[in-house]
Amino acid sequence: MTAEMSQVWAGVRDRLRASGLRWTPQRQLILDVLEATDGHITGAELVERCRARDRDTTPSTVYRTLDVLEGLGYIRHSHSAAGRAEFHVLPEVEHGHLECRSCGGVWELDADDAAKLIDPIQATFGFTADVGHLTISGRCASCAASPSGEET
Amino acid sequence: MTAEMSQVWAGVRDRLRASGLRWTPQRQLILDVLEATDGHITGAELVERCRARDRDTTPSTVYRTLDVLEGLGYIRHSHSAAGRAEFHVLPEVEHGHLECRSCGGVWELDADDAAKLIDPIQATFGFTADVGHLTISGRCASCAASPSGEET
DNA sequence: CCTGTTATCGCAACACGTTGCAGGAGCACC
DNA sequence: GGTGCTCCTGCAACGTGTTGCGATAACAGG
Repeated sequence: MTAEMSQVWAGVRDRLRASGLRWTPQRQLILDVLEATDGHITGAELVERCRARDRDTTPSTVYRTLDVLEGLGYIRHSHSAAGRAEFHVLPEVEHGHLECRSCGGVWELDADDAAKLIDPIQATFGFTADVGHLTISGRCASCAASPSGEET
Repeated sequence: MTAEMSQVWAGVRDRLRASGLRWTPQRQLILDVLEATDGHITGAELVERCRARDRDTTPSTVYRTLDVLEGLGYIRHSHSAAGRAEFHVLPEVEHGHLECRSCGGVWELDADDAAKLIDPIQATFGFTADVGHLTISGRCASCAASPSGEET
């Protein structure tokens, strides 16, 4: 649709071919759907939206394409508090996620905030945390303030 | 078997009954198996070990019992880097986990280390992280030092 | 020990991914 | 526009959990 957004993905086809990989209608569809997201989507949602446009979409093709795109750096995935795969489109900066177990809200941790997290781990354990794959579960300020756990 | 360890679980039966819940052979078996672990076990492993002792064990019973035990505070669960459920038995202190994506090793983050992580988040976002549910993926010191990613 | 209540069990079906395989399609080269 | 290599697709089966439902069994009370 919007020419600007499409250009973001314009390089994908050539990058695939340059790697000896192929540009297929299925991959085009998946990219179209990813392009139309707000930057976050679960695997199941993505499959569902592709099927809405093409009934013949199969999950294995979608998930395998996601693997390829992640290998090229176009997307990243992490796991929600419930353990489900969540894909992050075009992560301009590596960022982690905070997920509230009461209201289900999600906040992004930018690079600066993330550094505050991973630096102590690096210093203590020599362990380099993979921020892009990180989802921290807990309770947000609003939910913590309300006694029952109901919020939003 | 060992009397000391069994005593750790001795209260479970009474706690269940006090809550209007029931003590069944299936739950006893699951507790026996949990007791024999080193404190960490995945859902699939637990089902498998129960089936090794009783072929009639069904997954739904195991997972539902795990929910009950978690509600009583006897176990906690988090998700591995691959998104699989991992159960932590009798967490005397809340602790998080570091998981190396190269060698698969897991390290525990004790309460002090965890505090270094969650305090900045609390201060910045008012978000109370759930340390017991946290697994951070990344690369350990040994694997980071080896160029290829092979280690251990 | 009997009885009634109801938590729990086992089954079957579903949800979310992953993997092996054989045939079809993309692409580079001529 | 052919040709051939091989990546990719779609299918089917599997792995890991989760959920609805009818039947069973635990347990409190008489």
